[in-house]
Amino acid sequence: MSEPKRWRVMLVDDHRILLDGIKTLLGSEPDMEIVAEAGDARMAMQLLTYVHVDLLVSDFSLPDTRHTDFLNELKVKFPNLPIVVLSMHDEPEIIRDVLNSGAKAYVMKSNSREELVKAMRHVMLGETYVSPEVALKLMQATQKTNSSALTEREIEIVKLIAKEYSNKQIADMLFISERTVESHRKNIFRKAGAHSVVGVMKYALEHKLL
Amino acid sequence: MSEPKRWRVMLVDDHRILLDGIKTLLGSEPDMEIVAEAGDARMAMQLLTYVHVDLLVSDFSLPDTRHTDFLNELKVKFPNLPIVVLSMHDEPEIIRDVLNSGAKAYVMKSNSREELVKAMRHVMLGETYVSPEVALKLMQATQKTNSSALTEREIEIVKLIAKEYSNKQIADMLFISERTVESHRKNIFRKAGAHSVVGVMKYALEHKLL
DNA sequence: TAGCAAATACCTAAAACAGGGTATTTTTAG
DNA sequence: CTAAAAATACCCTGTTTTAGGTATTTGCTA
Repeated sequence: MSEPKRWRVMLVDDHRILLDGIKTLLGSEPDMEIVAEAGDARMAMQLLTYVHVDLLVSDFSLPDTRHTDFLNELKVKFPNLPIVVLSMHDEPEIIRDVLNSGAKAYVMKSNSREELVKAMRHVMLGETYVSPEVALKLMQATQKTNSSALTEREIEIVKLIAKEYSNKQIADMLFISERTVESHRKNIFRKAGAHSVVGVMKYALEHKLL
Repeated sequence: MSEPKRWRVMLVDDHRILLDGIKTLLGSEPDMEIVAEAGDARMAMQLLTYVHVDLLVSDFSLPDTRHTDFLNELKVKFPNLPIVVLSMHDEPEIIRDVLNSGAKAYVMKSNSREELVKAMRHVMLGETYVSPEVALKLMQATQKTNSSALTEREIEIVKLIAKEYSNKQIADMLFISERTVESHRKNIFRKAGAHSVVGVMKYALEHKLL
């Protein structure tokens, strides 16, 4: 009988239990073969230099790197390696970041094993894939005209407020008058619907300005 | 040949892939049998009312409840059901919360499958169990005299400050004088080493007071 | 090039806050 | 029962912030 083509897969996840689980799960798929495992980005990069891998399935959050850093490094060193990202986050910003950083598929950990396998097969066919839940989240996000209405300068000032600088200090470091800072501040308050710095901070956190 | 006693296990985790993985993993253990699965606390509680379960293995974070709420509810309704908590968090406060809320074991998702199985067996023998990593974290924590130095009342006031209430408003809602609020506030600032509300907010976030 | 958004700057006045105290009552723990 | 810790309350003073304006300059774009 003819040997079926088996894709050589590398798994990256710092949660051993999940990693073991996925390995066992994929063991029953005839066209997949786990040839490498890593618990963090460093180990993954090292293994990739001497193990031939057709497909990489990686956790979104790794202990030793920020997600997009890892993806960007991979894009540079192994531009043809397709990547499926497994994540527990469903925030549109994160999903977008991941896909923009070169991942070919985004699957939630709350999805079924079938979704993961489906994503892997799609990716091996050169297609990108996001699970239905993820697609939904992305759709919803495009609806609301997000992005805070704050201008660049205002965001700059919000960041300085978050660092506990007073109006006077901010004025000094931006080489503008204290009056100007007050004006910006006033506009920030209005736009954020805040009545105290705390409100501005909440707004900044919600809109990921910090 | 004699039937070996198999423990009837229920798995609770909202990440299907992990759940499927663990199920497959435990499939090879001769003394464990997965008899129920749930993706959230509600479903778990329902299933427990009519499925006989010897041991519950639950994710720490579930979509529909705060961890300790679920554990407390279990303690009331099923006081004799031993629980192994699987978690990705290694913060001592969380570990302590979980164990204080009645869980018999705490295992990290980054631990090996053997750890999970070991924890389950220990628990079935009536013992408590934490994986070596977890034990280490707990040890380290007892060293530093942690817990914010803030008193109950001060924490209460920090929370109100975070909700953007002014001293006057806080005074009104706590039925104390504005002077008193100012005093508390002053002490909070001193203890937190802050020089503005933003500093207090950062302190509060770091010490998980909000 | 006319128009608009953004950034700049100033004025005023009330309110809130920060920081320095001190002092009394209530609670807690030894 | 007593000492310490916490909660309560007030005083004072100067500073900062908030909130309401108006106005000029700059840079982009239709």
